[in-house]
Amino acid sequence: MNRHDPSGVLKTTAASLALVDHILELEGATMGELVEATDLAKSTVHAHLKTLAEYGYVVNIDNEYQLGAKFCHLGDYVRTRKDYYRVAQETVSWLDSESSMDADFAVEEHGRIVSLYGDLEFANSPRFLIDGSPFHVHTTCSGKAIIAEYPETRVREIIDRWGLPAATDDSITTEEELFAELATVREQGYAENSGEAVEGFWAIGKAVKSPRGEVYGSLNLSGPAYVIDEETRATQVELLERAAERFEQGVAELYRTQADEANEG
Amino acid sequence: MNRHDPSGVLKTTAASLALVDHILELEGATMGELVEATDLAKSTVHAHLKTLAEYGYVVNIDNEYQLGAKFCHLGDYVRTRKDYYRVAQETVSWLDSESSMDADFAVEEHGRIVSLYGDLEFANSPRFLIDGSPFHVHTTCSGKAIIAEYPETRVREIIDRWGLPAATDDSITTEEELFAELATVREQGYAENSGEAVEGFWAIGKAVKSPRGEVYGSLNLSGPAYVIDEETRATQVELLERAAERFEQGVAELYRTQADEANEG
DNA sequence: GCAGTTGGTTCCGGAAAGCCGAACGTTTAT
DNA sequence: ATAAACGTTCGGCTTTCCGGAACCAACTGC
Repeated sequence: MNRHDPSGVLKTTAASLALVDHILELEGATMGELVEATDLAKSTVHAHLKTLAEYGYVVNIDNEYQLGAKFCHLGDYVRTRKDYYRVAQETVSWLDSESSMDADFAVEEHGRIVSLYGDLEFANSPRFLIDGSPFHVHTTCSGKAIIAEYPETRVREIIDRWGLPAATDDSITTEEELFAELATVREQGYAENSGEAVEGFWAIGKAVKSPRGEVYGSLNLSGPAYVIDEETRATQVELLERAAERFEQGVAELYRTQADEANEG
Repeated sequence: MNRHDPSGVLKTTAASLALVDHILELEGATMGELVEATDLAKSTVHAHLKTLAEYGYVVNIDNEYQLGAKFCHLGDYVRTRKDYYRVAQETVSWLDSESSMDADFAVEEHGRIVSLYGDLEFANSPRFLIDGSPFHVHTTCSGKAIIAEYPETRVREIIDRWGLPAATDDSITTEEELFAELATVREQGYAENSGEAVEGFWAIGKAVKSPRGEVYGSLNLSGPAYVIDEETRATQVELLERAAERFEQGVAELYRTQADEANEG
């Protein structure tokens, strides 16, 4: 558990939420396992689980605690909250159909990367998670693409907060490497990963921005590294860049029609 | 807030989770609004929000607190957890393409109905929610289809817990009505809703079960009521029944291949 | 420029609430 | 039948949370 600075956080709530993280990490856990994982008394864990269950966040099936369907519900709400997410979804499915690789759209939040659309089976598999949280910015091409657009201070805040732990042997682990990499990303207009997040996987990502320059997130393509030769590589990069254009045009159009409607009303 | 029996639940965690529900209900809220909604001190709300933010459950953008992308992440995990969910997803997209109406798959958890696959825009819209929770079993056709398969004691537990609040003027509100309706559902093999969940909407749902008779959830079709005449109605019911068969065959096949793999290994 | 508002943040003392430990009920396995 | 593991309840010690007030920053309208 690499929890930052716990000043001012409510310990009770934090303990409950940590249990959720543990259940995710263990992909379902019995009470004994949770007692083991948290170093709390059995009765305490029980109270937390009861509370979480009361609100639908965990369920107990066959002596195993699992995350509840309420997360689907809340997740869907979050996904449809921002109007441009719909554009992202359309772009991802276009990109996915055009490309031979897997497409997804990811955003940065609190210094971590969450994949919103795409092959969720892979992108959100607990196998690749660290302490129940989504990916780090420095190990994913989405993350690199996004923070390459951020001011240096904000990048430093993020690595201050989460550190630069390695996901594979090829991961970036020092500030110098990271900032050098971000310069490269800015120069070539997209980010690239060769096994830095997942062994044997190759991926590219490109940040998409609003007309005012705010970063929405990153469009990505990923797949097994062995299929990538110089030619397919160039094709995929071109596809990705076309997808980014589609997205930004889609968002611009969205805002135009919204402005029109506002003027009419 | 219709929270059952709060014996043994941790008040601090409960307060934090209630805040999440409030943010969902208000579709994003400022601290002032949350203080208003919860009757807690500003400093207290602040502490809760800080804790939730620390774990990625809420974010603050432009003086407004919103649910975090972590819910997408956790939601995706829950969705892909059960192996038969993939079958459900395939069935829903088949049903959706065959039918002129909207298809979805819903499950019951803790006495409430959550839609897992389908047009999430509609099914999970906060407009139709009560105290931040998913639908009630007695107002949705999914709910009726599912609990029609349950023993009476379990049905009574659920209505004991959540009551029978009306969603529209046509909602079921008494135990007698409900049990009579469930008998009808069992008789005709599917459940039907005419504006009982959402004004002006018509829907049908059919429970799908494992070979051993456990209820997985319910496949549903829904749409505006005015397009439904006797003929389309019959077609939709037939489609739904074919979809249920497809699902149950799909699951049976899944378990067969799993058993084969286990025997080989 | 200033007073008023709204959103967010910090600090401290009193009081409430969570944490622990132990004991009991229940189911599963040996 | 015995044991082990999971889940549940209860009461006391003490931790920690809640509330209030005061403080900063940003924005609004006069």
